[in-house]
Amino acid sequence: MKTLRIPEATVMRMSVYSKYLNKLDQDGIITVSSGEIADGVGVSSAQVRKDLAYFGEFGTRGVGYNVKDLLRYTLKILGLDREWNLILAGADNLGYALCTNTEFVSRGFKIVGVFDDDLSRIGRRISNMIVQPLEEMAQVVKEHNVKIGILTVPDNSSQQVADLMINSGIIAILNFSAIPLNPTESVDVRNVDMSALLEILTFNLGFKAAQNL
Amino acid sequence: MKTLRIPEATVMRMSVYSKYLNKLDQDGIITVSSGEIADGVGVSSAQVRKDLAYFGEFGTRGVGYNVKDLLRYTLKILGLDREWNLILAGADNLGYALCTNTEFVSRGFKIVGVFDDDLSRIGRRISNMIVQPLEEMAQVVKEHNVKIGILTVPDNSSQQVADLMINSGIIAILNFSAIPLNPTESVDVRNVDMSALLEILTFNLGFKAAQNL
DNA sequence: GACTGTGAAGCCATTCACAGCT
DNA sequence: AGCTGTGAATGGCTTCACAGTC
Repeated sequence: MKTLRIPEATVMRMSVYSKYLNKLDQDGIITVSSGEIADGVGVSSAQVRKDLAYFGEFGTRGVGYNVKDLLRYTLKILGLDREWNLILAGADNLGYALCTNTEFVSRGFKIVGVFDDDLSRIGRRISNMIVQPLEEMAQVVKEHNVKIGILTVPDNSSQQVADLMINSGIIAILNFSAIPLNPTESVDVRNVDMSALLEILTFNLGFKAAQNL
Repeated sequence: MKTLRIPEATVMRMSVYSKYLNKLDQDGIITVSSGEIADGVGVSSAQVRKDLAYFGEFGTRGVGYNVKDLLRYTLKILGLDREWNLILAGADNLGYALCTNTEFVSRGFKIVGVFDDDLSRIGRRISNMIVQPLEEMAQVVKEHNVKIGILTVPDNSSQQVADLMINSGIIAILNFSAIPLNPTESVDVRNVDMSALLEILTFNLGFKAAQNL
């Protein structure tokens, strides 16, 4: 099997291509070129072809790519040719927002359990779920064969709840707390640091201002 | 002025270092080494030193860095030695969560206006603000000298509302919609694609599974 | 002895440019 | 003629390793 190491940036772009292809397909477009995809998502056409080339040959020279076929391939590659059950810990406003996020649903993600340790939140309804105490997590993970957890608890308890997830059987975590988790060999963690993203903007604004002197 | 091009990854890590230094400072730690910072945030010590070296010499050989001083420098570099006014468009659940995000406040970000075009949301209260119609945006931007906008509107109107922001005077946008915005020369856009992050996890899970065959 | 700051080396990702196919 | 697939070239980020300083 041709298993090179795939850049993470490539995987991220595959997700973007996939959504763009979905839009093209809904618009009834049959064929698309790497240049059109590139324009649609804001990268170079060489980048699109190189990214796709990691996974195989999907196009026809002189013609381009069949939208439906390439969409199917991208979904398959990303592991989205199935449904994924998720759990979420931290039923605050952000947790609530993620639970009601319709894009997750359209990509095949299904949140099957929401957990919190705050008594005022436990029992509250979020869409079609009831917030449960953390103690119930292990059982839900087992019952629904959950592999992925979303962590939106406050910074000071994030490591502790992450450990609980891992002990419950979770092997991939999307972490929204500002504290990077201690990495574990067998668990895949992605941090989403929203203030860091804002701070890239303020850094650039500061730089721009300095250069205008 | 020694203005090399600074890698975006470096700026992002500066934000992470900054928050870690803040924690150390609150814990009363006076001095810290690059190795300790590295362990604290999950990078290599050489990376920490290299990142800091883009901006100057802040440490003492044989000793390390003074926590308070380095914290102050990192904040200054990131442009956080002042308050930044923000506006947010899209008062749905995610918008609500971002408006009530306490970390933004602690980093000096202040949301001074929330906008939506949905009549059922206009007039609603979010923390100490009232959701306003999009038409009011330009005036609020001018009045509070806002440079940064957060975009949490549905995908199909994101470009349109982004254009409104830009016409109102916004020059940096944090975009949470799944559609990448058409890039404009003079506007700095960062996309936060949350499903793409989940899809990196499912991709890796798929790969792991394939390798266990 | 401990730790920073930094040139050099190594590695990874993107862009270029063109052969190959329709 | 148009577009893909890809080796080669380029560019950029990270790691190494050590001289310099306290």
